[in-house]
Amino acid sequence: MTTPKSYHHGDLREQLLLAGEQALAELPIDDVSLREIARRAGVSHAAPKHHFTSLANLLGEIAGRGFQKFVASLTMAAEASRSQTPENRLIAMGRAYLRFAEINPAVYSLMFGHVANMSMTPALTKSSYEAWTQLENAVAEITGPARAAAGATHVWSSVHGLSMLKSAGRLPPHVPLHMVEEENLQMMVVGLKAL
Amino acid sequence: MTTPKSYHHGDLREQLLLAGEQALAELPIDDVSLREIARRAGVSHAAPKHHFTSLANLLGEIAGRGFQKFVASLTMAAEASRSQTPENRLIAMGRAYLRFAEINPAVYSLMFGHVANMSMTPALTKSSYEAWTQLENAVAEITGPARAAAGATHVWSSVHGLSMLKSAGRLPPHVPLHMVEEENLQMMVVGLKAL
DNA sequence: GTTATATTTTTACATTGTAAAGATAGGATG
DNA sequence: CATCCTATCTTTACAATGTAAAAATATAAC
Repeated sequence: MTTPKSYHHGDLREQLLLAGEQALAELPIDDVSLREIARRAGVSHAAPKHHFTSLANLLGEIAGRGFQKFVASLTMAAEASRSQTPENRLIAMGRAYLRFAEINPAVYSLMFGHVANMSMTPALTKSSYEAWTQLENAVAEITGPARAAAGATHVWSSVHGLSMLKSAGRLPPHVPLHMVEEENLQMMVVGLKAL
Repeated sequence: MTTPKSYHHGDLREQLLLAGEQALAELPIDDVSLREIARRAGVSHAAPKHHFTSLANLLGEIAGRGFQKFVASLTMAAEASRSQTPENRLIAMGRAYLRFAEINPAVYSLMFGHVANMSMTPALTKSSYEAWTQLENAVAEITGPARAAAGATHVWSSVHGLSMLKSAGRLPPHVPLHMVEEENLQMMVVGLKAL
């Protein structure tokens, strides 16, 4: 039996994922190399090859883990606002979304494919689909199931677009970000209800 | 006088920009290297150094040119719908926006900073600002000038987010893209009018 | 204890960005 | 027209990367 743990290093696979997440949080994305991650994990630069087919594959796995944490954040926000209206619950989830993107910019941009050198691993596809389903369900409470797909696309586009414009610095400096965020969430819900 | 043209090569700077745009359109972003661009322009790999401080700088200039074409596309759409209501004009611009992103995916993702290795050149800052102003003006016709900034953020977020989710493949396959686009533009305007 | 195998290291190579030194050609100056 | 000057381009060089293959090593099974 091949128990994948506690061979030479313990569980290098997990350590590499952690080192990669740490590197992403600390360094500009260009400096996040396979060799840098191996260095942080204290192994030779070729060691990752046995656990990840390539740097793109490793980053893809990290993106998948990012989606899991992302879904957990939104679930928490939804549960905390369980007693409120579906509209306000959706807004609470929107705030959680924006906060996640703000706190984890590197992993976030990995998750949404804005890093070229990244593979769609099965785990990434799966957790990304879970995030979509979660959103679609929250939207369905407002629009009904038939229009949930279009509604979820609207909601996700709006919130994701705002996140991206913020993080890319494409909004002029005179735009009051905090206030605009709340206004955007309001407009998003108004549009959704008109669907 | 240093006329920057017709030295050895003619105007290498322009040729490099063209070669870079061509490479971006044809190759995956990782393969768009300084050396590849130099190869396409038929010069040595170090020749670009005299015209661009780095690959990031060259890509930044290309992004700036992208914004110029982008503004031109939206201007065309606005002029073609001059006789319509401001709402419909905004929707026409939204369609032009989505089409631009669809036709020029590589330059588009450069423009919005989703490529790490890219500098904010002065030309990029300037043309990006022009795009914002154009949008803000179109929005001001609906919301009035006081709320134009918040409104423009809403509109841009919505359309940009949809573009990104589409190009990143983060929308599930069962979402009918073409119909959803139109519905999204409608919801976007409804939300905007509620601001 | 021996052997087989999964894991890691060593070694190697092509490619990249960038810097510095050398070659070259166009324009200016006499 | 001859000469120098300087912007432009090429050659050469170096460190870093991703990836592959060969060599070494530690664990598990027997």
